[in-house]
Amino acid sequence: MTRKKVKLAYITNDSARKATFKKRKKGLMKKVSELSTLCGIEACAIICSPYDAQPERKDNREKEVTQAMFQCLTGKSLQNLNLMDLNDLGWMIDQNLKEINKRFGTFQTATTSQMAAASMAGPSGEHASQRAEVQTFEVKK
Amino acid sequence: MTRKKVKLAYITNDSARKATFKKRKKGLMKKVSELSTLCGIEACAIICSPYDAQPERKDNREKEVTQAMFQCLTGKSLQNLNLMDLNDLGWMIDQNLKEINKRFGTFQTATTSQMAAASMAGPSGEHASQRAEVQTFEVKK
DNA sequence: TTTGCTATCTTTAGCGC
DNA sequence: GGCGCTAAAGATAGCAA
Repeated sequence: MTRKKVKLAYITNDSARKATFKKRKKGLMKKVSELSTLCGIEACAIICSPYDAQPERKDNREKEVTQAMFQCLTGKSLQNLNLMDLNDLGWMIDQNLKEINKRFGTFQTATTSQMAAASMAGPSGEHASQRAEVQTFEVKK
Repeated sequence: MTRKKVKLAYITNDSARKATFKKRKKGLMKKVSELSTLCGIEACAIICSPYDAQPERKDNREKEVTQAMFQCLTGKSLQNLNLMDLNDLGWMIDQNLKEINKRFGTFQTATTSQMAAASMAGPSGEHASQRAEVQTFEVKK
Protein backbone atom coordinates (compact mmCIF):
# COMPACT_ATOMS: atom_id res chain seq x y z
CA MET A 1 0.00 0.00 0.00
CA THR A 2 1.55 3.20 -1.24
CA ARG A 3 5.03 1.80 -1.45
CA LYS A 4 6.58 4.29 -3.81
CA LYS A 5 6.97 7.93 -3.12
CA VAL A 6 5.35 9.94 -5.87
CA LYS A 7 7.31 10.17 -9.07
CA LEU A 8 6.37 13.64 -10.23
CA ALA A 9 5.67 12.85 -13.85
CA TYR A 10 2.73 12.39 -16.18
CA ILE A 11 0.86 9.19 -15.40
CA THR A 12 0.67 7.35 -18.69
CA ASN A 13 -1.82 4.69 -17.56
CA ASP A 14 -5.25 6.05 -18.35
CA SER A 15 -7.26 4.62 -15.47
CA ALA A 16 -4.52 5.28 -12.95
CA ARG A 17 -4.27 8.88 -14.12
CA LYS A 18 -8.00 9.39 -13.86
CA ALA A 19 -8.11 7.82 -10.41
CA THR A 20 -5.30 10.05 -9.22
CA PHE A 21 -6.97 13.06 -10.78
CA LYS A 22 -10.20 12.39 -8.97
CA LYS A 23 -8.55 11.83 -5.60
CA ARG A 24 -6.23 14.80 -5.86
CA LYS A 25 -8.92 17.12 -7.12
CA LYS A 26 -10.98 16.26 -4.07
CA GLY A 27 -8.01 16.89 -1.81
CA LEU A 28 -7.29 20.17 -3.55
CA MET A 29 -10.86 21.34 -3.13
CA LYS A 30 -10.64 20.60 0.56
CA LYS A 31 -7.38 22.51 0.86
CA VAL A 32 -8.81 25.53 -0.91
CA SER A 33 -11.88 25.44 1.29
CA GLU A 34 -9.80 25.16 4.46
CA LEU A 35 -7.51 28.01 3.46
CA SER A 36 -10.54 30.15 2.81
CA THR A 37 -12.13 29.35 6.16
CA LEU A 38 -9.00 29.49 8.30
CA CYS A 39 -7.71 32.75 6.89
CA GLY A 40 -10.99 34.45 6.08
CA ILE A 41 -10.20 34.91 2.42
CA GLU A 42 -11.86 33.99 -0.86
CA ALA A 43 -10.18 31.41 -3.03
CA CYS A 44 -10.92 29.09 -5.90
CA ALA A 45 -9.06 26.66 -8.10
CA ILE A 46 -9.47 26.37 -11.83
CA ILE A 47 -8.79 22.94 -13.24
CA CYS A 48 -8.97 22.39 -16.95
CA SER A 49 -9.82 18.76 -17.30
CA PRO A 50 -10.43 16.34 -20.14
CA TYR A 51 -12.83 14.44 -17.90
CA ASP A 52 -16.49 14.97 -17.14
CA ALA A 53 -17.35 15.47 -20.80
CA GLN A 54 -21.02 16.01 -21.39
CA PRO A 55 -23.34 16.26 -24.36
CA GLU A 56 -23.32 19.78 -25.63
CA ARG A 57 -25.78 22.14 -24.13
CA LYS A 58 -26.40 25.32 -26.02
CA ASP A 59 -29.18 26.84 -23.99
CA ASN A 60 -28.86 30.37 -22.74
CA ARG A 61 -26.72 30.38 -19.66
CA GLU A 62 -24.84 33.62 -20.20
CA LYS A 63 -26.06 35.17 -17.00
CA GLU A 64 -25.07 32.29 -14.75
CA VAL A 65 -21.80 31.79 -16.54
CA THR A 66 -20.69 35.39 -16.44
CA GLN A 67 -21.77 35.75 -12.85
CA ALA A 68 -19.66 32.77 -11.89
CA MET A 69 -16.75 34.06 -13.93
CA PHE A 70 -16.69 37.44 -12.32
CA GLN A 71 -17.36 36.13 -8.86
CA CYS A 72 -14.32 33.99 -9.39
CA LEU A 73 -12.22 36.90 -10.59
CA THR A 74 -13.40 39.17 -7.83
CA GLY A 75 -13.28 36.49 -5.18
CA LYS A 76 -16.79 36.98 -3.93
CA SER A 77 -19.32 34.34 -2.93
CA LEU A 78 -17.35 31.49 -4.36
CA GLN A 79 -18.66 29.19 -1.68
CA ASN A 80 -22.12 29.54 -3.12
CA LEU A 81 -21.10 28.39 -6.58
CA ASN A 82 -19.81 24.92 -5.78
CA LEU A 83 -20.03 22.60 -8.74
CA MET A 84 -21.98 25.05 -10.83
CA ASP A 85 -21.73 24.19 -14.48
CA LEU A 86 -19.92 26.65 -16.71
CA ASN A 87 -20.67 24.91 -19.95
CA ASP A 88 -19.74 26.83 -23.01
CA LEU A 89 -17.95 29.46 -20.99
CA GLY A 90 -15.12 29.66 -23.46
CA TRP A 91 -17.43 29.90 -26.41
CA MET A 92 -19.43 32.65 -24.80
CA ILE A 93 -16.42 34.72 -23.87
CA ASP A 94 -15.06 34.24 -27.35
CA GLN A 95 -18.27 35.38 -29.01
CA ASN A 96 -18.74 38.31 -26.66
CA LEU A 97 -15.26 39.62 -27.18
CA LYS A 98 -15.32 39.12 -30.93
CA GLU A 99 -18.50 41.16 -30.96
CA ILE A 100 -16.94 43.87 -28.83
CA ASN A 101 -13.91 43.96 -31.04
CA LYS A 102 -15.97 44.12 -34.18
CA ARG A 103 -17.93 47.11 -32.93
CA PHE A 104 -15.07 48.90 -31.18
CA GLY A 105 -11.89 48.55 -33.13
CA THR A 106 -10.16 51.13 -31.00
CA PHE A 107 -11.78 50.24 -27.70
CA GLN A 108 -9.39 49.42 -24.92
CA THR A 109 -10.54 45.81 -24.86
CA ALA A 110 -9.65 45.32 -28.48
CA THR A 111 -6.36 43.65 -27.66
CA THR A 112 -8.13 41.59 -25.05
CA SER A 113 -10.61 40.42 -27.61
CA GLN A 114 -8.05 39.52 -30.18
CA MET A 115 -5.87 37.75 -27.70
CA ALA A 116 -8.75 35.91 -26.11
CA ALA A 117 -10.17 34.86 -29.43
CA ALA A 118 -6.77 33.64 -30.56
CA SER A 119 -6.03 31.77 -27.36
CA MET A 120 -9.43 30.16 -27.19
CA ALA A 121 -10.05 29.32 -30.81
CA GLY A 122 -7.28 26.77 -31.04
CA PRO A 123 -6.58 24.83 -34.21
CA SER A 124 -9.98 23.19 -34.47
CA GLY A 125 -12.54 25.24 -32.59
CA GLU A 126 -12.65 22.85 -29.66
CA HIS A 127 -13.74 25.67 -27.39
CA ALA A 128 -17.36 24.95 -28.20
CA SER A 129 -17.55 22.04 -25.77
CA GLN A 130 -15.91 23.48 -22.70
CA ARG A 131 -17.27 22.58 -19.34
CA ALA A 132 -16.39 23.89 -15.93
CA GLU A 133 -17.13 23.95 -12.25
CA VAL A 134 -16.35 26.60 -9.70
CA GLN A 135 -14.56 25.79 -6.47
CA THR A 136 -12.70 23.69 -7.63
CA PHE A 137 -13.83 24.45 -11.13
CA GLU A 138 -13.04 22.40 -14.18
CA VAL A 139 -13.03 23.32 -17.82
CA LYS A 140 -13.66 20.52 -20.27
CA LYS A 141 -11.10 20.60 -23.03
CA MET B 1 4.50 20.13 18.24
CA THR B 2 1.15 20.10 16.51
CA ARG B 3 -0.83 18.74 19.39
CA LYS B 4 -4.29 19.85 18.37
CA LYS B 5 -6.14 18.72 15.32
CA VAL B 6 -7.14 21.67 13.21
CA LYS B 7 -10.24 23.46 14.33
CA LEU B 8 -11.70 24.49 10.99
CA ALA B 9 -12.51 28.07 11.87
CA TYR B 10 -11.20 31.55 11.26
CA ILE B 11 -7.90 32.11 13.04
CA THR B 12 -8.41 35.26 15.05
CA ASN B 13 -4.76 35.75 16.00
CA ASP B 14 -3.26 37.98 13.32
CA SER B 15 0.26 36.62 13.16
CA ALA B 16 -0.87 33.02 13.49
CA ARG B 17 -3.35 33.52 10.67
CA LYS B 18 -0.74 35.04 8.42
CA ALA B 19 1.72 32.27 9.19
CA THR B 20 -0.87 29.63 8.41
CA PHE B 21 -1.81 31.47 5.24
CA LYS B 22 1.74 31.51 4.02
CA LYS B 23 2.38 27.85 4.78
CA ARG B 24 -0.89 26.64 3.32
CA LYS B 25 -0.62 28.80 0.24
CA LYS B 26 2.75 27.22 -0.47
CA GLY B 27 1.30 23.76 0.04
CA LEU B 28 -1.63 24.57 -2.19
CA MET B 29 0.62 25.81 -4.98
CA LYS B 30 2.57 22.58 -4.78
CA LYS B 31 -0.61 20.53 -4.95
CA VAL B 32 -1.85 22.44 -7.97
CA SER B 33 1.49 22.02 -9.69
CA GLU B 34 1.59 18.31 -8.95
CA LEU B 35 -1.94 17.74 -10.19
CA SER B 36 -1.05 19.55 -13.38
CA THR B 37 2.08 17.49 -13.95
CA LEU B 38 0.72 14.10 -12.92
CA CYS B 39 -2.48 14.36 -14.94
CA GLY B 40 -1.27 16.49 -17.83
CA ILE B 41 -3.82 19.23 -17.30
CA GLU B 42 -3.73 22.98 -16.78
CA ALA B 43 -4.73 24.32 -13.41
CA CYS B 44 -4.43 27.41 -11.30
CA ALA B 45 -5.64 28.66 -7.96
CA ILE B 46 -6.97 32.14 -7.33
CA ILE B 47 -6.45 33.39 -3.81
CA CYS B 48 -7.83 36.75 -2.81
CA SER B 49 -5.56 37.87 -0.04
CA PRO B 50 -5.22 40.89 2.20
CA TYR B 51 -1.48 40.33 2.30
CA ASP B 52 1.28 41.36 -0.08
CA ALA B 53 -0.07 44.89 -0.40
CA GLN B 54 2.03 47.16 -2.56
CA PRO B 55 2.16 50.83 -3.42
CA GLU B 56 -0.30 51.59 -6.18
CA ARG B 57 0.87 51.22 -9.70
CA LYS B 58 -1.25 52.81 -12.36
CA ASP B 59 0.80 52.21 -15.46
CA ASN B 60 -0.73 50.58 -18.50
CA ARG B 61 -0.78 46.88 -17.99
CA GLU B 62 -4.05 46.02 -19.67
CA LYS B 63 -2.48 43.72 -22.19
CA GLU B 64 -0.56 41.64 -19.69
CA VAL B 65 -3.44 41.61 -17.27
CA THR B 66 -6.07 40.54 -19.74
CA GLN B 67 -3.78 37.97 -21.25
CA ALA B 68 -3.23 36.43 -17.85
CA MET B 69 -6.93 36.57 -17.10
CA PHE B 70 -7.95 34.78 -20.23
CA GLN B 71 -5.13 32.31 -20.10
CA CYS B 72 -6.36 31.51 -16.63
CA LEU B 73 -9.95 31.12 -17.79
CA THR B 74 -9.00 29.05 -20.81
CA GLY B 75 -6.38 27.05 -19.02
CA LYS B 76 -3.59 27.73 -21.44
CA SER B 77 0.04 28.39 -20.68
CA LEU B 78 -0.52 28.97 -17.00
CA GLN B 79 2.89 27.59 -16.20
CA ASN B 80 4.43 30.51 -18.03
CA LEU B 81 2.65 33.08 -15.92
CA ASN B 82 3.94 32.16 -12.49
CA LEU B 83 3.93 35.09 -10.14
CA MET B 84 2.98 37.57 -12.83
CA ASP B 85 1.56 40.70 -11.32
CA LEU B 86 -2.09 41.44 -12.01
CA ASN B 87 -2.15 44.84 -10.41
CA ASP B 88 -5.29 46.80 -11.00
CA LEU B 89 -7.01 43.84 -12.59
CA GLY B 90 -10.25 44.56 -10.80
CA TRP B 91 -10.19 48.22 -11.65
CA MET B 92 -9.54 47.51 -15.30
CA ILE B 93 -12.32 44.97 -15.63
CA ASP B 94 -14.63 47.34 -13.85
CA GLN B 95 -13.85 50.22 -16.16
CA ASN B 96 -13.99 48.09 -19.28
CA LEU B 97 -17.33 46.62 -18.45
CA LYS B 98 -18.84 49.89 -17.35
CA GLU B 99 -17.80 51.30 -20.69
CA ILE B 100 -19.26 48.37 -22.56
CA ASN B 101 -22.49 48.69 -20.64
CA LYS B 102 -22.68 52.40 -21.27
CA ARG B 103 -22.34 51.98 -25.00
CA PHE B 104 -24.35 48.78 -25.37
CA GLY B 105 -27.33 48.87 -23.09
CA THR B 106 -28.82 45.84 -24.77
CA PHE B 107 -25.62 43.97 -25.44
CA GLN B 108 -25.51 40.51 -24.00
CA THR B 109 -22.76 41.46 -21.59
CA ALA B 110 -24.84 44.18 -20.06
CA THR B 111 -25.86 42.09 -17.09
CA THR B 112 -22.28 40.97 -16.72
CA SER B 113 -21.15 44.54 -16.63
CA GLN B 114 -23.66 45.61 -14.07
CA MET B 115 -22.99 42.65 -11.88
CA ALA B 116 -19.26 42.95 -12.15
CA ALA B 117 -19.28 46.66 -11.51
CA ALA B 118 -21.49 46.21 -8.49
CA SER B 119 -19.48 43.37 -7.05
CA MET B 120 -16.14 45.04 -7.58
CA ALA B 121 -16.91 48.59 -6.61
CA GLY B 122 -17.46 47.81 -2.97
CA PRO B 123 -18.35 50.44 -0.41
CA SER B 124 -15.19 52.48 -0.76
CA GLY B 125 -13.61 51.79 -4.11
CA GLU B 126 -10.89 49.62 -2.66
CA HIS B 127 -10.59 47.79 -5.95
CA ALA B 128 -8.02 50.29 -7.14
CA SER B 129 -5.22 48.61 -5.21
CA GLN B 130 -5.75 45.02 -6.16
CA ARG B 131 -2.76 42.86 -6.71
CA ALA B 132 -2.52 39.34 -7.92
CA GLU B 133 -0.31 36.48 -8.95
CA VAL B 134 -1.07 33.61 -11.22
CA GLN B 135 -0.46 30.03 -10.19
CA THR B 136 -1.35 30.35 -7.29
CA PHE B 137 -2.49 33.88 -7.87
CA GLU B 138 -3.47 36.35 -5.23
CA VAL B 139 -5.66 39.41 -5.39
CA LYS B 140 -4.96 42.12 -2.89
CA LYS B 141 -8.18 43.24 -1.24
C1' DT C 1 -16.36 1.04 -13.12
C1' DT C 2 -16.65 2.88 -8.13
C1' DT C 3 -15.94 2.36 -3.02
C1' DG C 4 -13.41 1.38 1.02
C1' DC C 5 -9.26 0.43 3.38
C1' DT C 6 -4.75 1.61 5.31
C1' DA C 7 0.29 1.70 5.18
C1' DT C 8 3.03 5.06 3.82
C1' DC C 9 4.17 9.49 2.31
C1' DT C 10 3.26 14.61 2.80
C1' DT C 11 1.74 18.73 5.09
C1' DT C 12 1.78 21.68 8.75
C1' DA C 13 0.92 23.48 13.91
C1' DG C 14 3.45 24.74 17.45
C1' DC C 15 7.93 25.98 19.07
C1' DG C 16 12.62 27.73 19.69
C1' DC C 17 15.85 30.78 17.65
C1' DG D 1 8.71 39.69 11.45
C1' DG D 2 11.09 35.03 9.37
C1' DC D 3 13.29 30.25 9.34
C1' DG D 4 14.13 25.45 10.75
C1' DC D 5 12.65 21.63 13.21
C1' DT D 6 9.62 17.72 14.60
C1' DA D 7 5.80 14.92 15.50
C1' DA D 8 0.81 14.86 14.82
C1' DA D 9 -2.58 15.26 11.43
C1' DG D 10 -3.79 14.72 6.84
C1' DA D 11 -3.60 13.01 1.96
C1' DT D 12 -3.30 9.25 -1.05
C1' DA D 13 -1.20 4.94 -4.03
C1' DG D 14 -2.08 0.59 -4.39
C1' DC D 15 -4.96 -2.99 -3.71
C1' DA D 16 -9.47 -5.75 -2.66
C1' DA D 17 -14.18 -6.54 -3.48
